[in-house]
Amino acid sequence: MTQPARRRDAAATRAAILASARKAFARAGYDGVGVREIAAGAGVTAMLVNRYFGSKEQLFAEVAADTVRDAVILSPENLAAADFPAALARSLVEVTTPGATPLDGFQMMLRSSGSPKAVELGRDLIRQGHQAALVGRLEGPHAAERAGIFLALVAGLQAMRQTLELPSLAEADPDTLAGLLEPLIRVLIDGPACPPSPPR
Amino acid sequence: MTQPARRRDAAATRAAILASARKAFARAGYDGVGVREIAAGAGVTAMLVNRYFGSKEQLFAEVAADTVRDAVILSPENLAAADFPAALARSLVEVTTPGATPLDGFQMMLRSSGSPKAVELGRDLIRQGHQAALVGRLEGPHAAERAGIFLALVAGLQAMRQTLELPSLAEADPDTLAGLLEPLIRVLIDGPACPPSPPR
DNA sequence: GTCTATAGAAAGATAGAC
DNA sequence: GTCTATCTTTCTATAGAC
Repeated sequence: MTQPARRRDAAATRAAILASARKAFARAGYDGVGVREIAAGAGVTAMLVNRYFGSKEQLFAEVAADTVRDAVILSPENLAAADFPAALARSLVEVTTPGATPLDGFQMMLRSSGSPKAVELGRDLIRQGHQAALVGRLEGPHAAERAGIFLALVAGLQAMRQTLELPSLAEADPDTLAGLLEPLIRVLIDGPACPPSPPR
Repeated sequence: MTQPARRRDAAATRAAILASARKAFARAGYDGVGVREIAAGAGVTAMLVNRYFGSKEQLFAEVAADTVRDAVILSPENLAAADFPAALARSLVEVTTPGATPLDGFQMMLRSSGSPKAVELGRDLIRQGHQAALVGRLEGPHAAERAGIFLALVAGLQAMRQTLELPSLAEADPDTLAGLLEPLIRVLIDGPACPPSPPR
């Protein structure tokens, strides 16, 4: 008779470690959290983390890859929206709300930007993930640069609203922010021409 | 007869430590660099760092305050420029060039964003320094929010061009980037109205 | 004013029992 | 499959000599 497979479930343990690591890395960055702490958050010991993932670095890589897989701003819904810039502005404000967690991938990378290993990993993931998705949706010249600027805007808002919690942005009215961001994003997506929609 | 005051110059040693720390923190963030390394960069031992600054944390605070004092984007010249948005766009591209160091204050804060102490310090410095300077130059409603969004754009471009070195932005043509950023910044500074310059 | 030497804590990773 | 216990390294900070 083997174990009841409740306290000894490899898949569940692995998932618990991943979830705990994602939360911890997003909160404190790669250097700011120890393997012991991640393990405690998953209800296991530090040794199991290394047993399942080999090292802290490999664990970080696996978590980072997971976060890129589920995009929240450049989601399929938003990419197919009729008014693309408006959808982006709305999502951007929503997911960078202080205390919100859907954009924990960016949060994790920002807070880990002091670690060369984390940076190198993040560069490849963002380029092949988010940037490629956005470039495919853009028309006109300099698509790669414009996509990069949009990603910079996402990272910057994340940094100022959630990481640094600059009061003017962190405590701002969401509708006001979206209203200010929408024309910016529209220029970036559709080009700097005069808005073609209003009758005049 | 006292010492020739060459190998034993308190002010020079202090300045050397500050310079070394600024360089090191900007490169690797608060957690990514040790006191030993900073000391070695200044040609002294780790002990002197703590003797002069009390702790690594206080040293970081002093360096951070220094970086805010010399603003490079929101400089007096740019704040007085005839075409303010264009001046901002040009400066923004220039100081976020990969390898450039003038914006090392932002770089330092970004790379240290995993450390709660560094974040708290940076929030106050940026609000009382950069944001206050920009708000004083803005007209119209929501000045604080618009200033915050501009700072987010600065932080995001810094993050993507210098910290993460995303190829589409890091290797982009400076004039192209400035040309893409200028209309964005113009909307942010002057409002979303139709550009008044073209004859029709 | 600056050094060598070290204390004391915490990190990542591993050995071996059950 | 999971644990306790430990190895090794690295860190900040301090004590005391010169």
